[in-house]
Order: sequence, then C-alpha cells, then structure tokens
Amino acid sequence: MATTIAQIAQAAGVSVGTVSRVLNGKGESSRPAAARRAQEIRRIAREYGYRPNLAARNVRNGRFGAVAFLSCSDIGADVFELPVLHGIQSELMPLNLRLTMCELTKAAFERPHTIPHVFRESSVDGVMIDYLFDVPSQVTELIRDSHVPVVWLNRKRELDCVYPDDFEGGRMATRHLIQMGHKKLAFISYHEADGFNHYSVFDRSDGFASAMFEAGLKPVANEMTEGFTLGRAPERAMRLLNRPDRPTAVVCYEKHEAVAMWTAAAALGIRVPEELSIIAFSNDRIRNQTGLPVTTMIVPFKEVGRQAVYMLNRAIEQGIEEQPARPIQYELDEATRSCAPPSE
Amino acid sequence: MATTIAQIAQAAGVSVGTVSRVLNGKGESSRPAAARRAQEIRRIAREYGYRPNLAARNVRNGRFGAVAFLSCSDIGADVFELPVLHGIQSELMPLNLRLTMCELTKAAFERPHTIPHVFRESSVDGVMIDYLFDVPSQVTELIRDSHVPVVWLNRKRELDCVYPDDFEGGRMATRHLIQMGHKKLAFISYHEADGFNHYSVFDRSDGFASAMFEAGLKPVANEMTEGFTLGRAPERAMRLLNRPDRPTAVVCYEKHEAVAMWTAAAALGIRVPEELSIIAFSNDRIRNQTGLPVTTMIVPFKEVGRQAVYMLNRAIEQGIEEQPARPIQYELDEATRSCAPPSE
DNA sequence: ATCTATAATGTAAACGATTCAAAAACAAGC
DNA sequence: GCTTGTTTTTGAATCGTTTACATTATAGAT
Repeated sequence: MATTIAQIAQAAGVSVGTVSRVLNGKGESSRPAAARRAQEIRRIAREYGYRPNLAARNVRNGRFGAVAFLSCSDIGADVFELPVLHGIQSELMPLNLRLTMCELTKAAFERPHTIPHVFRESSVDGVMIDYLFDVPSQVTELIRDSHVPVVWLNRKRELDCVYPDDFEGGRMATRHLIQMGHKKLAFISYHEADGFNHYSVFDRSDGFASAMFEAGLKPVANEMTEGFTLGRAPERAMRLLNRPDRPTAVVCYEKHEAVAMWTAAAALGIRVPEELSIIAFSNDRIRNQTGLPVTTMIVPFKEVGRQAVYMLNRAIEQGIEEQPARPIQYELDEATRSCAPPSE
Repeated sequence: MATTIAQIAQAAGVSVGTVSRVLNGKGESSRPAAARRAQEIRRIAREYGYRPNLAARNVRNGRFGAVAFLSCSDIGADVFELPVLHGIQSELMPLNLRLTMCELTKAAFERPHTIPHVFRESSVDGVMIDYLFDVPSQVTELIRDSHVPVVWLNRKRELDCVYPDDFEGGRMATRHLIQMGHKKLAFISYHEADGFNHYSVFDRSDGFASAMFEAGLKPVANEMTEGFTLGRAPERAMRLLNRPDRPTAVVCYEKHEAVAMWTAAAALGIRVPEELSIIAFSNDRIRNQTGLPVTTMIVPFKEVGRQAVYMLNRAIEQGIEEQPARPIQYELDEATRSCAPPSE
C-alpha cells in the first residue's frame, strides 16, 4: 500500500542501499554524476509521497521509537500537565518519536521495587518523569541502574531536570510592579505545615524578597499562610488590606490568593487596579479560570516540555549520561491586566 | 540486550515459530505433551522477562503501532483535553499502541487540501479528532477517502462519534434538584449570536426543559444570554435573583454562570445553598478552579477518551467501516455541594 | 505393532529499513 | 591507455516478529 524504499529504487534504477543513503543524507556526493542521481532519487521519493516506515527503521536500529511520560496522578488539579504535553509533542513529532503516558501514584514510588518493572515493561527509549513530590534516593538509584535515559520535569536538582525558574519569576513579577512606581508591596503564599511544599513556594517568595532588596524597599509583608490556600486566603487577604500600611500592590503565589485579594478589595471598596495592583502565578490565564482579569505569570510549562524532550533526545542519541539542569524563564502575560501605577 | 524469541526458543529447545505461537496463544494445544511444553515456554519467557519487540511485530504485521490525536488548538482554555487524554492512554496501553498528538487549527480545516497530507504524513493506524467546530463535508469526505479509520470526539453525529450526553446530563442535574423538593428552577446559559455554538449549549437546556416537563413544573427561566459568559453573566444573575418569583435552584451551563450566581447571591444576602441551590456543568470540579464549592456535573471526558480508543481499535482490527455513535452518560459529583432542599 | 488422521512443530520467507564489505565507477597522473 | 587511489554503488546480511507450508510427532483404532 504505502511506498517503500524498494519501489523507489526500482523506479530510479538504483539499489535500495543507495536510496536509503541519499534519503538519509549520508555522504555528500561530491561528484556531479552522483549528485544528479541523488537529485533524481529525491524527486521520485517526493513524487511517490514516500514516508519511511518507522517500525522497520526502529527494528533495524534497535530502538523502540517511543518515550514515556510518567506523571503523578495524585495531584487533583493536574491541569498543568496539558501545556507540558503540548510542549513535549511539538518536539517529539519532528524526531519521529511516539508517546506513552503512564500515571504514577505516590504509592508506586513508595514501593520502589515496582519501578524497574515499569521501566522494562514500557518498551521505550527514554522516560520523562513529572513528579512533584520528594523522590526517595533508592528510587533514583533504581532508575539509574535501569540504564534508560531519564529527564525529570518540574523538579529542581542539579542533573537531568527541567523546571520553571520560580526565583527569577518572583523577581520578575515584583520588578514589574516596582517599575510602575509601587513602593508598598506584599507577597502572599501558603505552606503546608507538615505536608509537602513545592520548591516554587519558597522560590517565588525569595525572588520577591530579592527584587525588593535590590530596589531598596522593605516588604509590607512576605508571608505564608499555614494550610491550603482555599481555607485561609480570604481571611489573610482581609487582614492585609486592613493594615494601616496597606500595600498598593500584591504578588500572589497562585490564583486562589489572587481571587481572595480581589474579593477582599471589593468588600472594602478598594478599586483594582487603581488602588490595588494584583499579580499572580498560575498555570493558565487566571481570567480563563475565574473570570477575574488578573495579570498572570503563566508557568512556562510548554517550554519545560520542549526542553525535556530536547534533553532526553540528546541522552538517547548521544548516550549522554548526565546533563546539567535547565531552569526555564517566565514571561509576563499582560493579556488581561490588574496592575497599574499607584494612585498617589 | 533485551530478550528475543530466539533466545527463549533455544533455552526451551524448540523453534522460534513454536515460541511465537505459544506466547500469542494461537492453537489451544489439546494434547498433554504440547500443553506441557507450552507451560515450559511460558515459564522461561517469564523468567527471562521477555517483552515482544513491538517495532518488529508491527513491521511484520504492516502496522504503525500508533494512533494520532488531533485537537483543535484554537480553544484557549483547552483543559478539557487532559481527561480525554488520560482516558485515551489508559486504553491505549494494553493495546500496545502509542500516541501522536497534532494540534489542529481552524485554518487547517478551512483549507481542506492539507488534510490528506496530515493523514499520510503521520504514519498512524487510526486517528481521533477532537474538533468542536463545524466540519465542512468536504473535509469529512477527504478523510473517508484516506481510508484511515477515524473516530470523532465530542461531536454529535450518527456515526463514529463519541460525545457526552448533554441532554441526559441536563435532565440529571435538574432531577437532582427536583428530587430535593425544588419547584422553582431556572437554567442559565449563553450563546454566541453569530458565532459557533456547541451542541451542549442547546442539549443541556433541552434536558432541563424535559425534566421540568416530566415533573409537571414550569421553569422560572430557561434562557441564554447573548455573548460570552464572562461579560454578561453577572448582570443576568442579578436580574434573575431580583425577580419576584425568584428561583430556589439554578442549573448553570458552566462555571462562569455559577460564579456569577454565587456572587450575585452574596451581594443580595441570599445564602447558598440554604436559600439558593446551584449546580453547574464543568470539565473539572468547580471548587478546584474557582474556590467555590459548587456541586458539579463533571463532563465525562475520560470515558469519552476510553470509548474513542475502543471504537478506533475495533475499526483498525476488524476493519469495521462505520460504527454507531456513543453518547456517554454524566455522573453527578457531590464532593463539594451547593445544593440543599428549599427552606420553605 | 501398525496404520491413520490430525495436532503440533520446524523451516524459511516475508515485513521495510539500515549498513558493511566487496565491487564497480570514476578522475587524475604517468 | 594503464595504473592508482578515491568515491560511489551494489548486494547481502541483519533487526525480531509472524505465518504459510512442509514435516514430524502423537494418540487412538485396528
């Protein structure tokens, strides 16, 4: 049905070896006769609409032609995966690699003996792991022993990791407000007292502090509510806006704080953005999720996915063992704005 | 490196053909001697941790071993794709099929000559198309001519479609409220006057009407705001709650209406759910997105993905040309509740 | 023990690509 | 025109499966 190399070879009156070599661009054909023949072969291939059979190629090359994406399914609102996946796919396609997704549970990582099984079973050339929680060193060792190339996503370590640069992100958001003329700024966030805290919780806060220090400003507040945002954020927001040294701008760890700030401001008759600027981090434009036109620092997940594939492919193709981690920079999205220069 | 059939054949002292047959379960081996040998072969395969090389198998069988997922990238908040993908993957894995995702733009469908190209290029055994807009008949014909099996997701047609049953969903949400004792119910939604309206806009509304009729109740309102929700919903919600025959329960087309209802109720001092029950449709628990604990009719996208793969695989394996469409039923999610019996 | 019908196995040819050694083609120098 | 050295092409082997066909093993009947 589909065109094969043999058909092209016959049509061009050459051997299959030649067609393969020409189509894969091996050997530059310095001689005019060869160059002419190569030209002709390429023409015929195009005319026949030739596509190499990936399965056949992979058999011969001892490849699987696929990579796995392991994500942790425990996080409820795992919407962050989608842009990651889009980034992954956009890079995977030109490399002729296919994707296999597996859901990974926290439980699986806590019974590490299942890991090698997963790696062997899956028949892939490489694995991307998007796992936000802490990974026992025993697991990372087992993974290393499997000799399947691995890249970690959204995890901040020295090697084989790709993650959003939340420290720089925090600085960027803060500088944006400082440049508008704000002097009284606050950062609000939350942390789980006993539970797990993602590195971004601390890094965004530190980035805020760094930018403030750099500008010679003293934060009105740089604080973490204990316990998940949803419960405590409204009260915290209200308290912040009732302070005598009320901030003119707030950087929020994520959308729930932004909503809380907005709501509290509305309740107190404080206008946004005229009297209060709000900027927040989120996986997607906050307006899309909540209806509020909040200036959003969109987490660069798509780029994380892209770079992860790039690194993984390097590891696969060139057998590179360990690669330095790549922090990915944020971009400020102003499609909707809740920031303005301070009124006084 | 990896175990091959030949190694197992040697270890078991039989030929590769026999191993292949045994491992693929061809021939039931009615004779005791054969059965014993088969047992032994399976044991050795297990011991060696044998995994069939999919690439090799696919070459031999003339398969690509992969399916494509084409999604329309034009929809901004395309979070709905994620559960679809999870559903797809959970079914794809046991079938040993890999995935390729392509983003599809509206523009691509409007220049249909690119379609066959996409289909040929992609080297897949089948295609799933998740395209919410109207599809020109010219395109569907081109796709049929390509002879690559296709299943449409979230599209309501007679053949080869899998979609959430929004009519039944509308009935279900409404009956839930009626069973609680509500008599004064409203449905609010929106439609784009000139633009594209998804079938769910009408079906959920019709489902509401159907359930009301069945219960012998007259709707307080069953209306569509013109223009996208975000802009008009708050005003509409306010007007609805200010009516003399104010409803005690509202079914919302999606989360933005629910947020608007909630906010309007708060502004008027109407307590939720004591004085006003709210139920809304959404791709994910509304609490996760907005912080408001709204009872949610979660669109059964995961199941849509699962069924799509099931249908596609039937088409691939059995060469079935056309299959009847499958509407997928909703389930009511009460993890968070904003519904209660009416107070009086 | 022999024969027969049939179940099971062995053998080898595919599938479509890549690649290596060997052969052929080519250009240059004498 | 012949030799030489380099470039290019050819032909065949290979990757790991599956499967059609030929062959052998097997259980039951005689």
